[in-house]
Amino acid sequence: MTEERYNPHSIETRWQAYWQEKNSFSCENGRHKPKYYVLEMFPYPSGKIHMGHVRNYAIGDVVARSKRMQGFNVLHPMGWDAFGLPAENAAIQNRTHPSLWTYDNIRAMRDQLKRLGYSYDWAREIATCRPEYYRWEQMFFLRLLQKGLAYRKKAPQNWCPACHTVLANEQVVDGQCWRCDSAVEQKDLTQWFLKITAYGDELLQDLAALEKGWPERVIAMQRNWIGKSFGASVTFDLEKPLDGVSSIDVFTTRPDTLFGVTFLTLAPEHALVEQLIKNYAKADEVRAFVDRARRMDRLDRQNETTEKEGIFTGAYVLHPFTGEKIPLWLGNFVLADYGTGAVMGVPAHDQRDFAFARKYSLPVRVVIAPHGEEQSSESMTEAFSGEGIMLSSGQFTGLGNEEGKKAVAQALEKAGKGRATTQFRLRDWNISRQRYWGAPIPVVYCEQCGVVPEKEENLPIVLPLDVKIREDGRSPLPDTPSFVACMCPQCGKPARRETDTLDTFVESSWYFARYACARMENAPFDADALRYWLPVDQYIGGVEHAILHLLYSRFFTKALRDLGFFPSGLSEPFTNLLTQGMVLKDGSKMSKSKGNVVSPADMIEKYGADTVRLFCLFAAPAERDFDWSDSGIEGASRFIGRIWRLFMEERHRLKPLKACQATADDAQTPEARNLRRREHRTVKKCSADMNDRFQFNTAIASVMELVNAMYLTREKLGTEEAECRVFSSAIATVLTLLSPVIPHICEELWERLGHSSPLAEECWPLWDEAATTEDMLTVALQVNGKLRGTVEIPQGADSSEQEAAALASPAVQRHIEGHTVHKVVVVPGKLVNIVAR
RNA sequence: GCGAGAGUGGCGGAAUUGGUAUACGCACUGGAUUUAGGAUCCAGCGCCUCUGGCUUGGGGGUUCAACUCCCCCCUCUCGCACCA
Repeated sequence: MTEERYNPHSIETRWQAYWQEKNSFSCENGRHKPKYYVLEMFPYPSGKIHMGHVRNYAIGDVVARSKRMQGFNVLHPMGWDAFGLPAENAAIQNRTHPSLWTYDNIRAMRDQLKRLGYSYDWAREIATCRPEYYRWEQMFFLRLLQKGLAYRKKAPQNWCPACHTVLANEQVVDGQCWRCDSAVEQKDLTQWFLKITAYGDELLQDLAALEKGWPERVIAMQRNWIGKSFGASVTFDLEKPLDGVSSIDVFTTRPDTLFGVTFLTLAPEHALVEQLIKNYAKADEVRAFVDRARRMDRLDRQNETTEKEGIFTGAYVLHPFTGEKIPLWLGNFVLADYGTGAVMGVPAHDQRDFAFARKYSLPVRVVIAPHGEEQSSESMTEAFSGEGIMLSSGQFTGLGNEEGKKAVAQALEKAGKGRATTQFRLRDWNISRQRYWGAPIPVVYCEQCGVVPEKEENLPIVLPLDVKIREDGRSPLPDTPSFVACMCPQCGKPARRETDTLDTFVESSWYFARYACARMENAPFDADALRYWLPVDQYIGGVEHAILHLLYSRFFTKALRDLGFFPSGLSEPFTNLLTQGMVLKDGSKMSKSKGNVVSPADMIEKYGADTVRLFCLFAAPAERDFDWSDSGIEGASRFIGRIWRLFMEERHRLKPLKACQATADDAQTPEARNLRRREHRTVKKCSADMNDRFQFNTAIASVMELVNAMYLTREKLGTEEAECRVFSSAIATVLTLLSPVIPHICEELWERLGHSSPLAEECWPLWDEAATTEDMLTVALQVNGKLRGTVEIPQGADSSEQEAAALASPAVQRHIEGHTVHKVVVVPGKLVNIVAR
């Protein structure tokens, strides 16, 4: 007998065409069903889908499809994070235009996504490089500017020489550019910033609300990044006041050690340095020191092992309580942009200060004693930073140091010399980029009016496409007169347009909201659509965005809420976050240079999309990394073949039943009863794993077990109508449960089973608890905790019957012979443990 | 150093509330079918000194019972790290 062979390509293209034609996955804003918004991080249109995308989107698609079957109105959109540097580099290399390159890539990648059968609502597709998208971002910028949440300042910035642009702090990884790994330099530049620090407290506090839905480590990383510290600011008066400046403020987390201060250290970049040293005999030496520190590589300078170096400025400050003269130093380890750029030096209780003091022979003064034992400042070999009792601290002597922190802060405040305060590690977000392929920042520079925001009615400020791409990689915008030359929106005279563009992370900070009303023309959002769809119920993506994108999006959500664009109760964009693991090959990340790239297109060609999806989901739990295995995907392919053959070989007895439609009456014979029981058990297990726990690997394994059982049962099962119904119902269950994972073959076989409406529109099956119970239960028998055998007891036997059956078992008898039974533990239906000595 | 996660067969991994450790898959072995097969179906498959004993990184503890709970230690992965 020749069976029709499984041909994934014809099946898959057929159903993909069907979905497209019927608009199967478009969704309406509305309230007739509970909503569910599942979103995967949108890709950068590099031109090719890689295995990481396939896995990410396969996970999202299973969630989307299974939630639809569970009766939710599911929003599952896709789009393109389309601005960014690679387009410019590729344009230079391939002598094309970033715009052409980007749109070509989008077309190619959209085709590949469609070839994988993902259930997106393509009508909501967005591309961030389109003016219809970024015009709203320009509007947000203007509103943020109005509110003081966007501002311009000159400061040392992270500069990537290879990318010819600045980077935000979050985009510098180990002193290197996050994108190209070049060493980042420091450059003084005037740049646009978003005041993310204004939301520091809220960003930190609201992490608590995410604890249920986000991975702990992502929350920990964000908490770490925000880095709130509690302490005090302390004002030290200058011994000799400067023009208009009579004191220097420091921030400390240890106000309790204030009496141990023996020096103050300023960052070499501190604004007062030049004034302080003006009349100092060794001013030139200090200037040379400052020069050296500033030139030093950021990575080296921030390295903990780098030698701490400093130099005396010749100036002194006065202790706020004792009035003692304290020398003012500069130190290469002091950060200019944290706190006030000045720290108090307490060598006895801070390891850094200790090393510094020893190096430059500065005094060490012990003011905290660990539980009464005194330490001598001469013999100390390292700082003591633990808890203790304050000593030599004036009125505070004798206090516990925790208590002392509060007391000192209060006394400082009373004396007008400081107060309790907090500091954040988080810095404001530099959003200026000296690049072409991005959204223009909508401001102009006017000789008369200065920095002038564009008028909202002039938006969008369209990025000109007719520019000459420069070979050296620099932005062509400053050399494009038609763009630069403009009218001042305020006075109407000729002015110069800002040529920096927005960091592309700005686009991805709000795209999830735009999907709710992607085609809206006269406003960024439809308030009703946002209220209905947001927040995103399930967000899925790589953990590499734990800080960058996820922090920026959280910030934007709060800022847009306060600007009135987002619903007032909406503070967090993503309720649940799944960070999927990487797809590796031979133990390491796939990369062209290692030559270990597995191409999704090749795999689809060889096995079909269903097999590729199945393997990505079955190989490992979603959040874990997994190693691509050639024999692994063979196994996935084999399983799909097994379903196909089972169906084809048994089709003569298949009836158009739905999942779990065979009744208890249909299951008369022991084999039929058994198969129906396994069917219902599978539905129970698979539902929990796929829908509630997102454990797709075990969900799939449970269906594999059912398929294996069907292979073994089919010979024993007769051809009576009732038995055929039981078998058909089980087949329908297999197809229904797997349809979110391998939708094409399931739709195909569903149709061949005789159904006229698609499987995607079916409800998720419900199991009958009564059908899952066994007639006979296998009870484990233990003697002193060791397994000695099993015994079968009828379902519903009570504890004493179970105990009796256990004691009567020969296996148990053999082991308790000659011993006294002390205790019998009975776990009903599961186990009997006999304690005998 | 700080924070988070992980450690189970030859391999990827199961075990949801403390109750038969190793589900499912891969690899391997054998059988059936076949002209043949790298296709398919069936079976076997933790380790050992094998009528028994041992086994979830190591060591202790709680318990009738521990992969699971508690304490100590080891190893690996990721993130942060001169933030005063």
